[in-house]
Amino acid sequence: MTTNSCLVSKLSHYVELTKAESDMLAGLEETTQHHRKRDCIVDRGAPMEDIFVVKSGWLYGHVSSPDGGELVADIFYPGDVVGVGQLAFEEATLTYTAATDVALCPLPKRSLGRIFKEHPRLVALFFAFAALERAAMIDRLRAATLLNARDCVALFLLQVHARLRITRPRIGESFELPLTQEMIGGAVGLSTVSVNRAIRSLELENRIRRNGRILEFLNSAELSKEVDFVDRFYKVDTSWFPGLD
Amino acid sequence: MTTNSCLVSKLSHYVELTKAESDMLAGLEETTQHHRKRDCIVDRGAPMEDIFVVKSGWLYGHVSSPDGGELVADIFYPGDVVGVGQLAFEEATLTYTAATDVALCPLPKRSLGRIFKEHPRLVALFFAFAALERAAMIDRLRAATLLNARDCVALFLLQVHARLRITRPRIGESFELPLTQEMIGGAVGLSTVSVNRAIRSLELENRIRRNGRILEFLNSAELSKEVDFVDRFYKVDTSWFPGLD
DNA sequence: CGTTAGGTTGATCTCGGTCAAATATCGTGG
DNA sequence: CCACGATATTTGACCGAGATCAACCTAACG
Repeated sequence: MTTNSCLVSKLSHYVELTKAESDMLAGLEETTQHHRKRDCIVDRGAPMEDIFVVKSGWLYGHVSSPDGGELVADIFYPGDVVGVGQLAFEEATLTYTAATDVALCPLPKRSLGRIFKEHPRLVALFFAFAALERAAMIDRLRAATLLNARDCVALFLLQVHARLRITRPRIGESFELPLTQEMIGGAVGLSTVSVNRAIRSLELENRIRRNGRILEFLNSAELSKEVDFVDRFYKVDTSWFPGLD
Repeated sequence: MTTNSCLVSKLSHYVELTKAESDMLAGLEETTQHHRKRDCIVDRGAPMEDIFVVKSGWLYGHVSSPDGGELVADIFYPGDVVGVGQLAFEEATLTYTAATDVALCPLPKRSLGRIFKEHPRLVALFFAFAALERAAMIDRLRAATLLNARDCVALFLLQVHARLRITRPRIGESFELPLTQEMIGGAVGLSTVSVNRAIRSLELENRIRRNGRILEFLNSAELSKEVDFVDRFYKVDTSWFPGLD
């Protein structure tokens, strides 16, 4: 079965979906809203009644401290579901902003109850995603506290690449990175200056090559070893999932 | 209904449990295993076939880098479920160690499938917990990258206090903190020396008082404001949860 | 083409890391 | 119950990675 839904292709990477499941998922992407690069999609503190399936483009969730600093808490790629991390809250704890032009399919929180009852296996899969993201976040925390600037940025780039590979298995060693060095700094906890120096030094050491926004790893295996990168996203343990009735 | 299960009292803080739900939960705590302080409970890389309900005591999950640094990824308190963050993995990504003597109730991963099918409302609640923990982790990331040592440690202490309050609503302003300054450092990304200086300076500024392992906040409202602390754990949005049949 | 967001590089300074040594507390066996 | 060794806390001195400030360069886009 062919599909043009990034969500379906992401999930299919991990489990073989039943017809009922894919029909339900397809239904989630009925309406689409578009946002231009730099648009704010949800403001921190605003009631968050929907979650969103990302159809195309990148967006990110962030908080800015009163004293100028900005933290990029997460980055979303096509096929991701934005707002799962907000389910426990009535009001958004993060501001969501488009990093590129994006197309999103909104989906009311209220409609999730039915999914929880009728599609326990998909819920288990989303549960597993939460665990994956948690592990990736621990890796980031490790990077921020234990690694030097160069390794920290290198790890970040490897993580982005790994995320993209889920929905684009044939991505190879290069990809377009539409993030400014300021956003990267916000994500890893470094100033733009340090991010820039880290990137330049990765270039000098022939670990990466850049061409406009295209970034290419020249020796990702070696780099991964240097910074203890583990791809958390490639596989999930589905052995405990509920069966299909 | 009275219970001596920390898990049941934690969950009851958020939703009113049905008889079927509490019976099921009580069943999870049938067998208990005990570990002494400092014992390793699960080793990183070991197959993780169970998750654990914490009956009493504290434990923590951590990774140590080859270069000596140690990251404390999470801390578990009575009523918590250890290993939910490992569900996506066949092998543990963290080492779990007892911070005090602990009593744990193991529960095979394989038995979760049934719960996902039969208790969607509890699954939704655990989903919401995952979101809460995620938010708390973002706060930690913010602390590690944007705050100075004093504020970072202060935020950590406030977070621990907030977690304990869930199962002990009448905890007041003081609590026992059985963590060494080294563990605190591992959790917030500081050296023991800096943790110590931060704690001492909070003491000098009359923000906290210590007596052995007992820690007391002298002005938690003011301190919370200083470090932008938000208690993520007190309330969850249950509006979207599936109904009871 | 001109405006502006973003990238690059140098100089300086600061916070927290590291090393080291003293003190206090815990826990265990005699 | 005490004494001793192991663990944990506290404090000082020094040092370095990365923040900050500032200037300049480049490229995208109307």
